[in-house]
Amino acid sequence: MEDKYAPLRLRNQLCYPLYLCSKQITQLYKPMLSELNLTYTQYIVMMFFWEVGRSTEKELSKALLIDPSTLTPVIRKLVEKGYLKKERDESDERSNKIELTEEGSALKDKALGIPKRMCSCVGLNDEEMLQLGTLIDKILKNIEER
Amino acid sequence: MEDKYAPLRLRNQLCYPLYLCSKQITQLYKPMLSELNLTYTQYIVMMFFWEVGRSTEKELSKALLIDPSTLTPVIRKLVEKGYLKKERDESDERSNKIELTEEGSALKDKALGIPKRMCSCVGLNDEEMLQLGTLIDKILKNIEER
DNA sequence: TATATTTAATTTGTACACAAAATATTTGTA
DNA sequence: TACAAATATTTTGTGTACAAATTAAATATA
Repeated sequence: MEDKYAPLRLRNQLCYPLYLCSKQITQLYKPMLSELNLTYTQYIVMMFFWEVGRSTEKELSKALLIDPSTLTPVIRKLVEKGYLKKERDESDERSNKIELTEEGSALKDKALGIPKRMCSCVGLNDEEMLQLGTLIDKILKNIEER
Repeated sequence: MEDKYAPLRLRNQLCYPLYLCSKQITQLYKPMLSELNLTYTQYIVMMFFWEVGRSTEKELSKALLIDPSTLTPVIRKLVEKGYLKKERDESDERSNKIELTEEGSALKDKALGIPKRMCSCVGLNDEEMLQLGTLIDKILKNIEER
């Protein structure tokens, strides 16, 4: 006797575990990031600036796939914390130039240990990490191409 | 020449793709779920009730790992929409009995096509889905055991 | 060159998401 | 049986997250 509702069961779907996993990982970061006075989203934004140095909100939004209207208050917080500075672009007064402050730049060294600590919490070996990365990238690519 | 900052690069980490993937999938659900007048979180809650019929907020919170203070307004919305009903438990006046309404129950059939449509958007084959499920479960288990 | 269109950022509104505090009820204990 | 501790839920506060509307500036076009 088939159960036509089987596909609707939570344990038969991937979306929920995936969503849960992302939430739980964010929770794991909390104590580590509070040492740096950052939230998870703020940490993501800081990692972007540690890589590229300076940017506009538009570029940032495009790179991270975070909505501009989400970024505005995140950037404001990071400016208030003294990690970023923001000024009008003189050549195009619509956009802002955002860049690291001295303090924001220095934070990079304090963050250095976090990725490894996170990996050990997640508890996958190198091969599994690679496998997961491949699958996630595949999904992201498929979604992007729609 | 080694770059000691390499682990901090966004593309060298899994947490961000995972977070992105979860967000993008939620976005994919939006048009499908708006046909049912549900948000993603509301859909998760409805799936729980389609499986178990009735529950308390505490049980729901424990099963879905969503904070009770998040659930309170979600439940309220679903009651307002006429999909759930909520009443005091007479044997323990602290807790509520929450259950499907006729309408909420009927919604299950309308939702029946969603999992398959989602799978096709995500675009993984059966083996890849299985692999991903295994990896996610492993992470969730590792995090839980900490 | 005046005006329409586009663009970058912000604001407003709705909906999670969780921590911490508050409320109301029940259970454990002196 | 009073009173402390525990429990279920709700409220408050902060921080995402995105859609839609708004603002201000730049660009395109008649």
